[in-house]
Amino acid sequence: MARVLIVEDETSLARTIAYNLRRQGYDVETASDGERALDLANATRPDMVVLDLMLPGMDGFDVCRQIRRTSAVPVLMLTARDDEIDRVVGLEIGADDYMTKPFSMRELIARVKAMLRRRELLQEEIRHAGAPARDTIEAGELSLSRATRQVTLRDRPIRLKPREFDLLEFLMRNRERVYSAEQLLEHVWGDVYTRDTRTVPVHVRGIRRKIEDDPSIPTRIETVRGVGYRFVG
Amino acid sequence: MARVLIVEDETSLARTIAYNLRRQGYDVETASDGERALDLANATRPDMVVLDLMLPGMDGFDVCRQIRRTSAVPVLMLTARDDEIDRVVGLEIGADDYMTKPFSMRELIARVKAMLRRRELLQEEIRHAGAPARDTIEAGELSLSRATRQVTLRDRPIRLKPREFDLLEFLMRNRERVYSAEQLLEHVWGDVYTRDTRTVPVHVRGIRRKIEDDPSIPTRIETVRGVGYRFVG
DNA sequence: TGCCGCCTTCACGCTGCCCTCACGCGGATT
DNA sequence: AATCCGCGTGAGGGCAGCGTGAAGGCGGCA
Repeated sequence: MARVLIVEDETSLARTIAYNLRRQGYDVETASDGERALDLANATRPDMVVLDLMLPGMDGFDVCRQIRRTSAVPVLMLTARDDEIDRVVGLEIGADDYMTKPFSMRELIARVKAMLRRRELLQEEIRHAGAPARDTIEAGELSLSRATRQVTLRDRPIRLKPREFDLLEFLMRNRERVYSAEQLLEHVWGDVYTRDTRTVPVHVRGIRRKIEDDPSIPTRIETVRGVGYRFVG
Repeated sequence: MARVLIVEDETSLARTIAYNLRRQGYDVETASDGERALDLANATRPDMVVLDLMLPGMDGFDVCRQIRRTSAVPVLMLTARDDEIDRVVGLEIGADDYMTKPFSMRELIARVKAMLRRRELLQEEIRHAGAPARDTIEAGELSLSRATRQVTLRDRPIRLKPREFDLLEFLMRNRERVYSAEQLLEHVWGDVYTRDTRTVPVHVRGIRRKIEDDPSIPTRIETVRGVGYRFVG
């Protein structure tokens, strides 16, 4: 189960939080000042940090900044007043979420869970999307090489336009998975806003013309009606 | 549907934006200066704000700051020039996104949608942060994967229509529980009002035809007479 | 400067899906 | 036993979503 580091100088509050998170099955460490927090963060490499803004000595901002130097661990920041400046600065230096005291334990637990889950999903995505970034991807008679940017079908080279190559590479790297036009814009084009989703099928057609035996009956890039496209192989 | 507040002094632009957002089903209010904007923000509690930086009297920064005093509503800021300073300051005082004029209506709509959706996802996540939303769901000989949108029965792929897939996924994710047609409309269709509840059994039949050994004696999607349907497995 | 290739957008047509409606059966109710 | 009501079922109209051809714009290169 995930490890959570609590940095909070009010010991009774720290204990309450720790108790509640432990009941949820988390592994909890606590620190009551900035120095101990950084030591523990280094030693135990927690999966997330709950960090009070007001601390004796080094304040929460500094702790957050220091942690961020070596780690991308999610930070949930706690503060006493809903101070506008604090909020903005907190999020800017890399806190991922923010709660003002007083708060309910249920809400705290919900947010901790949400953050850990988000992180898990992200890792899952990275695992898939980055799938052992191998250079060449094979799929039956089709082969694609990232380094040479070459695609071959039955050992014969295929000429793809740049966008077509990127799109095909993404789909092949994540074979079987279905992606909507919007998701493809995001992952392949890197821009969801300024482009029309209808652009995607045009590029798909470009690829199909070249890699499908009968482009009107595609077998490699499949259309999933109402959802998007997927590479099968 | 969500409420959007537009703060823009060029009335023709304001009208254009309002028109386009209304067409998307949003509830739109407009204000042409800072004071009116703050009044409206307090009165109508919008779900997001589209805010021009250059305004007569109080400028956009001030408006944003004031709004932020009482609310965490997402703010999309508009500005005439792509001024780096403006951009940084804008995001610092709590604007959540940023667009420079001129922009396309499509882009504006896309950004508004994205911001509202992000907010919804966050709330949803916090609400039931317990369910790790696994990708594949197994139930005896039946298996369903969200990412690939594939369903297999005894390892043989089953072809479901989009709605059928969504409906089956929902029922499998909440197995044993009984849902009325109305509840299914709400959760799967996301719309209880404009649709006839008699639509549901039609889709259930579509699924049964494909996943039941004898569709006339369903064993996986069970009808609970007078109540609704449930998935057993 | 002119040419060329790529990207994107747009309009059009078709396919297949979704929803509705009407009918009939069978369990439930009295 | 008679009636009602809920649900299964078949069929069809409307329409959304996708494939496709074409054209404009932009940047690179000669």
